[in-house]
Amino acid sequence: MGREQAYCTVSTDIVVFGILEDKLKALLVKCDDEPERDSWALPYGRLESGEGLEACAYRALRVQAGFESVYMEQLYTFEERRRDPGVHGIAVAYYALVPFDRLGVPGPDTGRTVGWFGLGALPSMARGHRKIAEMAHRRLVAKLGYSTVALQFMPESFTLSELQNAYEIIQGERLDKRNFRKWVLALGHIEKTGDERRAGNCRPAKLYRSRFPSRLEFIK
Amino acid sequence: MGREQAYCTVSTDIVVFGILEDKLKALLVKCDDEPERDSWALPYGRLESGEGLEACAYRALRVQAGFESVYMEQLYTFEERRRDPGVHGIAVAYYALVPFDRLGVPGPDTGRTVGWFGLGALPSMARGHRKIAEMAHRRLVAKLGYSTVALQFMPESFTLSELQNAYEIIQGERLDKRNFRKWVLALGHIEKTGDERRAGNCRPAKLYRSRFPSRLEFIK
DNA sequence: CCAAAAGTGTTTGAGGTACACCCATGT
DNA sequence: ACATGGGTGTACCTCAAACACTTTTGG
Repeated sequence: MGREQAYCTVSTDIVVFGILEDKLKALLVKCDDEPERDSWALPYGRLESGEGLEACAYRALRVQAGFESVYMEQLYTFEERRRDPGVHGIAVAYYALVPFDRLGVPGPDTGRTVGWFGLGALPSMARGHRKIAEMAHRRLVAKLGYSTVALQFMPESFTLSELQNAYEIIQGERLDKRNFRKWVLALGHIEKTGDERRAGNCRPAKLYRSRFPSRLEFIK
Repeated sequence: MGREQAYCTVSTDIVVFGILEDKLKALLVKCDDEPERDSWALPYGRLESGEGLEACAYRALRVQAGFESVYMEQLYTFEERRRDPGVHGIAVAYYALVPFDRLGVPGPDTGRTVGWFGLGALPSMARGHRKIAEMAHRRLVAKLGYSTVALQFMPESFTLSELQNAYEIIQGERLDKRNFRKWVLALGHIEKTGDERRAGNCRPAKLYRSRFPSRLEFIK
């Protein structure tokens, strides 16, 4: 105990957020090895030698969740108390945001059993992953208020209604259409593409794109 | 390369902020072992077996910087590329805020050579510590805007002028006295102690205390 | 009575909030 | 012609910003 330097295993845990069925959800995978077989967990990857932390996180995202090149950001670093005392585990948590046009139904094509769970309805999860998911959720909600995170849920081009919808779902309250548009356009982070999208029996919607894709801007 | 799981050494690096001589400064220590002997670095601690991450950070703060029970928060986790490829180092960075009444001059009483450096005037530092200090600085400035961090620089009781001074120094601009007072009092995070402090040839200042000491509140 | 910091109100402008109707399209 | 979501303007209110003088103390 104490004195001698600890050697640790390091893993990255990813909270993958997506907007499905008008709900904010996180993607979980079924554990496939003991001792937690068949319980749900966040997608994760063990850090391999020579590998960078972020590379490890992106690998986990790709291999276990089936997503590539989506926005990802480091969340927090936790320690995992292991059965074997003296061998520490360090878990660096990230969260990732998947644009809604890339959420395949019934799910991404990995070899794993995956499921999307609403943030009010998370199942019990291995290794304290639930509190990680909840922390990521709080962070996401907070960031809505002072950054352009919400744009990361949008495809390359999107309508203002779709964007407003994302805001409403994430912060859980209805917004006034006119005020939302005035506000978001005044911010100057999005611009018209010039195209429109026809969808159903209604007037076509103008399309917008982010001016600074894959970059988070601070607002106000 | 790849495949086999990496074992890592873990350390915590602490960015200790203090307000001295009307400047925001960070405390650095002289490295006392090779190969970086005599270059400046952030206070840091190697994680020992059985030790928690935060405990490790507090130990580093106590042993190397000489401070205890100050506000500390995790900042970010970095990887340290080492000379020996295959042995990863993970550095979990924290930042700490020291109330101005506890900044002994000429410095805290540890066995180490320490120095306070203004954030515009950081020396070159070992192991990429400079970018860590700068990230901590950005985070601190950002948090001023949406939380009560500034209170962590205050002693148990303080005057409104002292608090205003901290804001001015951290965000580097003068504030209007009346507007500042209206704003900070309306937030409701501080309250009068009932006492005053006489200092020099001037009217005594009313003292205030934090309502939620050692807790960060979000504002607006 | 002078120096030094503490303390205190009012006016103005910007931006956020509330609110209801017409438009373009497909069926 | 009707159903569906897309799109637009105005009045009000709240809060942030600008701004100058009086008060209390010690020397």
